Amino acid sequence: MSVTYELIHKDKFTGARAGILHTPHGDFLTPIFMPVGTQATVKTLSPDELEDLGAGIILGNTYHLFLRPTADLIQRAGGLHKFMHWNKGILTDSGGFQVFSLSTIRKITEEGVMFNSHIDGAKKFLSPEISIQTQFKFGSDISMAFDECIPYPADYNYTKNSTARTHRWAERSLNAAAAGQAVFGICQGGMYEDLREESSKFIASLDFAGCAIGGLSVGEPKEIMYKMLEVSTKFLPENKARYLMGVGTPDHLIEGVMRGVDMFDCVFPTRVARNGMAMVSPKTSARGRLVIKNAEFTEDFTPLESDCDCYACKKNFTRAYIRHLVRADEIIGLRLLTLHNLRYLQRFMAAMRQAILDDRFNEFRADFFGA
RNA sequence: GCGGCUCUGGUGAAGUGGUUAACACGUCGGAUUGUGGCUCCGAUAUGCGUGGGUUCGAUUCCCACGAGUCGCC
Repeated sequence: MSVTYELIHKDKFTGARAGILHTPHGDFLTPIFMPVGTQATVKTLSPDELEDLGAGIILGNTYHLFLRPTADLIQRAGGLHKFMHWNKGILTDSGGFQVFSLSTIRKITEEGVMFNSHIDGAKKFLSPEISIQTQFKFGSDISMAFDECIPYPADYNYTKNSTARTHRWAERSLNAAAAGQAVFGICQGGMYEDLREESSKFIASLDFAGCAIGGLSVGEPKEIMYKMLEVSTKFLPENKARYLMGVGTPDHLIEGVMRGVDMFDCVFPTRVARNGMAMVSPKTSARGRLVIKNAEFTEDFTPLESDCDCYACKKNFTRAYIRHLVRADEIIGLRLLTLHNLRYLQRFMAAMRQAILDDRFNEFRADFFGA
């Protein structure tokens, strides 16, 4: 198997795990946060900047790249790594999520999903086989199985049927994989404990390189999400990486890690950066965020965070300056916030890992939540 | 000097003799979780150039004054 997980240490008092993910493009310390680079770029940043801030694996998107510039073109370019000039890890989402979130018109059948491109409306088709083959053409280090991300709320029968189909698609995804292609399976089950358990057990039983937990953080109350997360991780194998898809915010990352999750991805840090928000520690701001456009920063000539080593803070770009840039719609403002937010999460993940190694994850968590 | 026209929030502007003066931008807040640099949601004129008058009631009608603008001498 080209991608493997090595468990280094498990926190003595929680389910938190510190490990190493081995991939064709390097070994990466877990728990890890993967910045999202949907269209073969983490918006606003160059690969060098990404590497400098400590990113190890980034997430690319089958749906978007499949439509434009197409998998064949990327293959002719020499693969996604070469095409976008990124030599570290790339995990690609299967496209299942976007078929449901971006396309207004689609039809699900046992075979796959017929949908209209959000770019030009053209009729397109994605199936487990097509998705896996597409990800192979990209040369992704980790390919994701094709699944349906069930919306919230969803009734029991719909959830049960959809999850069962996702399971059949999981087997087909695995069967479609080329030799050496690492594929992660995805658990679903909606917000029903029995279906979550069943899905988790099923995905765990297949020969995937890792297991993902999907369908969470889709609008449900956090108590429900944490409960589902617990049920899902409980039945996943210890010797494979667990990946919680689409999460998240610092509080969710902590809760995920505590329940034994190793990998995360989320648009949050990069998207909110482009909307003028800086993620900061609760010590810097009780809310854990600075809405940099707010008037309170008009004449604030301090950096976003005094103890941050990101490019923006290290060079002492001030809050007042970044506020001005964002208000004036200047690109560098988005870039500085993106650099900061991603660096913030890198340091955050590293701090969690150290806490696990020291068997003091509970203290880390309590400290974060201000207990 | 004479004549015409116009004066509504930070800005551009709708509008009506009768409860809360459209809308847009800006400003001030908020949202954002397997990415549309997209977007969405709140708040924001106790007052309609100033002073009188008519009227049960005037931002709306009338008069005077002021300011701006155009034209003529």
